[in-house]
Amino acid sequence: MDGGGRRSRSERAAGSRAATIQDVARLAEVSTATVSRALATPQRVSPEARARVAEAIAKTGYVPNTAARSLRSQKTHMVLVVLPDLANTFFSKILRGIEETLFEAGYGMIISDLDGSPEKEAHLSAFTAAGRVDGAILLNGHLFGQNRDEEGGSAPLSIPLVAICEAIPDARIPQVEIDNRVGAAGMIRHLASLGHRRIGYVSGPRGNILERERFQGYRDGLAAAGLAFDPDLVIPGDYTLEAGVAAGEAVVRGANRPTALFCTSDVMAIGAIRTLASAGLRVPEDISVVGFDDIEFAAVAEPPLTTVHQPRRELGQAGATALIDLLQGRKAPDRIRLKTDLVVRSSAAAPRRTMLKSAGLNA
Amino acid sequence: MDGGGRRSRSERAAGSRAATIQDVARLAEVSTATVSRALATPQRVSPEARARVAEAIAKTGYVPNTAARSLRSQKTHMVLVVLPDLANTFFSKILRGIEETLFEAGYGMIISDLDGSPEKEAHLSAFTAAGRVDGAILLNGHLFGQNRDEEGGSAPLSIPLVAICEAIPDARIPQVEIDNRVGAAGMIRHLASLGHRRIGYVSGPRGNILERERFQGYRDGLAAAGLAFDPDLVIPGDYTLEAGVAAGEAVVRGANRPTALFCTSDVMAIGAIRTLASAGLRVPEDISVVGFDDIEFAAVAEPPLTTVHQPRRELGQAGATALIDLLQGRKAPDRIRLKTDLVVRSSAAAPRRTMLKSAGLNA
DNA sequence: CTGTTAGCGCCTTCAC
DNA sequence: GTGAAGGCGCTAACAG
Repeated sequence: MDGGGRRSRSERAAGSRAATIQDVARLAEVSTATVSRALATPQRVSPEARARVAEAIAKTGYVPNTAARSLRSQKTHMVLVVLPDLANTFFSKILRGIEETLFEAGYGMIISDLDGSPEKEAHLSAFTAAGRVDGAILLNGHLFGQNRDEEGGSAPLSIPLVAICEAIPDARIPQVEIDNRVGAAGMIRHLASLGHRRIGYVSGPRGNILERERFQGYRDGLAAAGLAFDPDLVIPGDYTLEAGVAAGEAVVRGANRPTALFCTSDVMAIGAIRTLASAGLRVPEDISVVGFDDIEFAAVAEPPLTTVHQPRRELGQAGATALIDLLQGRKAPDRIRLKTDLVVRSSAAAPRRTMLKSAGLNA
Repeated sequence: MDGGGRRSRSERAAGSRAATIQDVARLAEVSTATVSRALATPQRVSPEARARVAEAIAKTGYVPNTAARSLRSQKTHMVLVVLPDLANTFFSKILRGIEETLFEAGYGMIISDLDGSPEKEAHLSAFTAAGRVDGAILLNGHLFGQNRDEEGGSAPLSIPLVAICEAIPDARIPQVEIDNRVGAAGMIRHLASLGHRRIGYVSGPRGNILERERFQGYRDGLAAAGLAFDPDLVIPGDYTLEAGVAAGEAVVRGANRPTALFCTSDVMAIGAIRTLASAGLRVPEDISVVGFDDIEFAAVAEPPLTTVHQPRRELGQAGATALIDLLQGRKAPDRIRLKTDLVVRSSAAAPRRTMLKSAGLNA
């Protein structure tokens, strides 16, 4: 043991094995406790010792081992991000906002794509229970792992959680979302100010919380513009391209055509525009079509889409910040509502005289 | 110590503290080693013991602690994924492929968005050195952390690595990429078979490896179709929308207009189409425009884009599989080249007579 | 087949 | 201000 002492001191620094706190301690000729303190609370270590430790660390390339540290401190400095579909481009920017905020605070991000698989969801509970993460950010609109209710009523997975995007109504955790209602209302007012009086609404999935809020906003906007709500102007949708195509067909076929169509997602707007175009209706000359979300492609669609911008990156940042607050023992706000922005591009314009007239006659 | 034995047995199962292997062992009346074995190598444990352990685990809700396990086994079952821009939708599907493959093999995925920050890159070296991950998948086109070269020449971060997408020429690690050259050549042959004889090429950034391969493919395709290479038909680009817009302008202004334009990215194709359209040139009636990548939006662009499909999900899967092979001591192939697919939609059509004629006259 | 023993690398009392 | 010692939870030797 003592015979190997001299050898190991130099070998370990240069060897392939990662340097440990022991290597540093030996090199600096202090105890491991001092090395540890030099790192965590430098002010409690004498300047000379501190310098020697610093030198030894530089020489060995020492980096504290995370597993050992976690085991001791019961903290992982890791955050789990749960989302329904990693391939959905809508989430990418949010993820980026989360990642950069987490990174700055010294946390790493573990991503899990739920992919609609309950098996995977079950696995996640185990994952968090195994102490792999300190907290989680949920983008999937519901909690997970609250189905473990064996005897003794073991605690229902009590790491800090934050929800982003889709609010989770009954959950008592911080939630970050956009103000869907105000955003939708703003768009309707914009359309009304352009002169539109018959504004169609293509909905999201029935019962969806986003849909409910946006629909409220639609009605708010109508009311604010002094326009009556007409149920015939509501076309059911579900945020998909296909729903947009179908909505376009409904408009083409329908009597009493609206002069503007508010699609509650950009992809529906794009689908609708394509259908309308193939039926010979030009956008926005013959009919205005607007969307919601401001996805990447909205700007380069043909025509460029007038839409409601969601601050996705900020959504991610706000969610991560809230979680970090929780993780570090601070209080996080219950609910953060981010403002949307109306983005005026060229898919909406003032209705033409004839359109107004015919609408007026028909109505 | 012994006095607390009885109490703790029941308390721990229901208490707020997570159950440990000790709790399970006590409950099952076996040693912790047996519990450990029952989990890792069930066949080496007697059926009765196994059953008792299983019961105890169910009762306590025991999940092995990851930090302790890592510390002991020197494995984290975590993989780091490094990418240049998380917000770029091109990567989302690749990530998904990676994630699902990793998940099935019992690995977690930690994502780091490099974001062009060298500071962050440096941090990543520390990250891997800290033993937080067993391996890494690089999507950013170069290695990182090989700048640590202090005295003694400490080993240059030797966890298993795999590169996806952009090959890293000098690195001796498994690489997964698509066959850019063959893909580009196939597109040119398609255009030629439609009757095009003047095919423009909008390039990627000078020096980029993808660009070099696609350009080779362009020339291969030309040669295969018996068409001469004309440097005047090459327009510099960099894969961005703006470059596409500029390319469109160049085409509009230029004499000797090509009848088809091969843009080496879909977003450039979309930018070009928009410019062409505002100049009154219809696609594909007046000029064909095709892309490369088959991004989400290619299918719903106006007109729907004929392009070269990259199997992004498979790219991710193949990369993850290669890394897992490495991690588990198997050999991984040095280089995997995935095939692309020609996706024929409607942005390319046969050139009109007049176009051919004028081209012929001008040439 | 099973239990005992000894750490993995770190942090944190507790003494000095 | 510093060192010695114990233990976080687990697994891998080694005995039986």
